[in-house]
Amino acid sequence: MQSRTAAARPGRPRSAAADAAILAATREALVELGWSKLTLGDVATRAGVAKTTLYRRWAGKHELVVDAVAELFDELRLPDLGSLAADIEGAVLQFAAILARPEAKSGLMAVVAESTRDDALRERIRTSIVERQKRLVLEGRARAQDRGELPPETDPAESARTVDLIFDMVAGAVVHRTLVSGHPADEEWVHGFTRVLLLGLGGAAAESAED
Amino acid sequence: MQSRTAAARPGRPRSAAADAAILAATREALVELGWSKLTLGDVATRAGVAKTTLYRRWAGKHELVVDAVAELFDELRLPDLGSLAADIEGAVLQFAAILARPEAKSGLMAVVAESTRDDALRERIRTSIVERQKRLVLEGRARAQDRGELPPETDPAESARTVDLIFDMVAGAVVHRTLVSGHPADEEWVHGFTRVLLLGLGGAAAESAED
Amino acid sequence: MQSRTAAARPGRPRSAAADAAILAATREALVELGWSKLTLGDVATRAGVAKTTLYRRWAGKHELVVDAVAELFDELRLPDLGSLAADIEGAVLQFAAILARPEAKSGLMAVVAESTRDDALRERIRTSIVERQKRLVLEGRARAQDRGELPPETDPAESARTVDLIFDMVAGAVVHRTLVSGHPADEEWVHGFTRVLLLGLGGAAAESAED
Amino acid sequence: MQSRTAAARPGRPRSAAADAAILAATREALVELGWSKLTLGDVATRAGVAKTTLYRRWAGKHELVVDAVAELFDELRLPDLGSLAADIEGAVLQFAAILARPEAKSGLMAVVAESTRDDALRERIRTSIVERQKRLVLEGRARAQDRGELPPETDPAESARTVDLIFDMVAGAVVHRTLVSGHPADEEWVHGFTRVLLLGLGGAAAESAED
DNA sequence: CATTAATCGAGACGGTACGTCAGGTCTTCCA
DNA sequence: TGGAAGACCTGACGTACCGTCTCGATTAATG
Repeated sequence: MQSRTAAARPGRPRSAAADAAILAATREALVELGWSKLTLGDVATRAGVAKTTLYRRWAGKHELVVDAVAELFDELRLPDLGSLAADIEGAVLQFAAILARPEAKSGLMAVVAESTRDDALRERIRTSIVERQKRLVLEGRARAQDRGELPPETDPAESARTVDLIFDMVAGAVVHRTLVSGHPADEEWVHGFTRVLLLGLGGAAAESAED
Repeated sequence: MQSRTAAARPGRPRSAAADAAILAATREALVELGWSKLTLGDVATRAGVAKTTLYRRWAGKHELVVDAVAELFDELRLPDLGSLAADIEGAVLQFAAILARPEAKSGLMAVVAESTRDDALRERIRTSIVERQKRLVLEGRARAQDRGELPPETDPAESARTVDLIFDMVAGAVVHRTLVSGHPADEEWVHGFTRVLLLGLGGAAAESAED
Repeated sequence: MQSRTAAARPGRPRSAAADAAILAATREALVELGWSKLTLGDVATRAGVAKTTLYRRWAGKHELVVDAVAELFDELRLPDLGSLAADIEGAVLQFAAILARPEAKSGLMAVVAESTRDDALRERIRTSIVERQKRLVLEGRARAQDRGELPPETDPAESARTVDLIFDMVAGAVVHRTLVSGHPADEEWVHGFTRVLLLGLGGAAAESAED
Repeated sequence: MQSRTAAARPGRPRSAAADAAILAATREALVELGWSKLTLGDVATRAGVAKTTLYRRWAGKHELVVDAVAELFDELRLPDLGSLAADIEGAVLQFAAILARPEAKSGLMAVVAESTRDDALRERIRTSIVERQKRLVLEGRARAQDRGELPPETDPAESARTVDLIFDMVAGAVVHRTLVSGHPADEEWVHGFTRVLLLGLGGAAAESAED
């Protein structure tokens, strides 16, 4: 996948290739420069594209970076390691690995920061990134139910709340560990974290069942 | 403990009032404009101070905002509500309330984003904000031990790891809930979250004790 | 003769109107503010142009003012008053009149001052202003020769030296009178000065001829 | 000649050494940096003096430089070379030599430029520099009259006008030659210039006498 | 000899302009 | 007709210097 593919064939419309080239260039620039020093002019140059073309497709820096970062998380896969705990650990480790990449953490946090004053942007982030990855939680739960590790759903509302909570806890803890505490979310930490999470969820489910 | 007291240095001393005015102006500007539209020139004007004064004391926008935001979290107090669970819920709610304020979330996330490429900045954030508030966790645990809710410490290293984990989970989850999921971290959510957290920690401690 | 014609270059061409507007604004600002209070930001505003446009075309305040002032001297015309002495008096009076204008004296002296440390600037001044007006001396001499007031040239090198000397004396004396002595270079003064100049040149020519 | 002597005023007297050090530092800075890059802070540092001290004695950059440059011209001496023409040539050469020094030309032209909008400054320049050196013209004329080269004065007003004209022509021509034309005012040029000047003045005097 | 009043150094301060840079828009020409 | 090239306006950047100010510390002449 080279950036020069389009250039090799002059005269052809490159509009399809441009999108991919721009997003790739954006990630490349994020790695090298970080969010704050990334400029759209530079991205355009890297992508071999005019600034005009870039503005024709994205409203601004934030939107562009959301799209560029969102693609990163699509490579997440729920591994099948035999048990719910192991599967979750594997997924969390993958998430941590992506978040350790400079283009992910720098870009993601910046758009989240901006989204605190821009509801449309926050919605875009939620849709393109967060909501999109909830598939992992659902998939994991279904598999655990198949295995008999978890009982089938009874209360759909309660279920949705739990999924949200899991997501907030997993994503939040890994982000905080990686970015703020400054320590890597390595196997040992993920193991400890997952144990607390599952024991907590299990205990809460048991208590609720007693009611 | 400074290397030289203010009186010992020649020349006109720095205005103490200016510092406070600048930090207050920074928070005010964060509320109104958010991080990305905040300009140091504007902050200087609001504080009734020259731009040069501002640059003489802070290296840039990021450092200034770290200090301005750090002060916000100093008002956190661990309430005494009779039980560990209640105390934690109270503290988490307070934390969520601060994080709901625009100057906190906009400023905090922006500096965290920038700190992904600036180790000195990340260290400053950790020291000024995170490390500084670990007092709450320590205070809460001590109180719970007094009440007999928790056993006394045995392994200091394990203890420190647990404090870090708690902090990553609490701060991370509240931040994610507030900023990314876009739902308020209200009493109901905090209650559910705290229950899972405590049950998880308790269970993990029990399992460890069995070893 | 440019390496590329304007039409051959890609991209939006530079606005021709902007150049004229900027130079006019520069002269206007020189009149109102003088050299030292003239700011490029203000010039840009007056010209209805962005500061960046100004910097794209001129390297700095000095270069801009050279160009703005140079245009002033293009309106000099050698009058035909019937005799060499009268023609010179007329031209010197015109020169004095231009130099009496605030934009001319303030700007010209400032760039001359700066040119003492900047050879490129001095060359620019010489080319754009001084050399350009030597046409007056040459034209005057030719006309006097036609009238029979002056003999035809014999030694080109000597001739060039004389032109330079005339220029140094005329320009120097008028500038000094106007700016340093603080008295106007009015008709009476110009008459006296021109008489001394012509008698001196005539005498020197006669002496040389005797050799 | 101050309104009060230093001894008469109570309190610590001003350091006499500071004045000299400041003026010397100013000339030094003019040589190295030129007018436009010269800063009062830098001058103060060079002189080993606080900025405050400098501002207590001079109103600003212009006044300071006028004084610093004025001292340079005090070293002019009218040589006694046996004839009026030779004496003048000698004096003009000395003047040209001083004006060739960077601190003289850079500083002098700058204050002249500024004086076009500041009458007080122009008066200060005239008094401190120009008027002060008219002694040379008067001295030279007196000596020539003693020698019998020139007749004694008859019309004082005409005499003063002639002195002014001489000054404008000499100073103006040397300045223009040195700074604008960019060629040195060397012996050959000075010889030619002086010849024209004296022949012109002599011829004009003869014509006037015929009236 | 203590007082007193102006000096001195140091350096923070409020301003103003600098020259640069990025964001986004526009105009032009070319394929 | 879309796209590259690049000029354009806007507005903030961080720096530099200006001239003023506030300090504590000197430094004579005066009382």
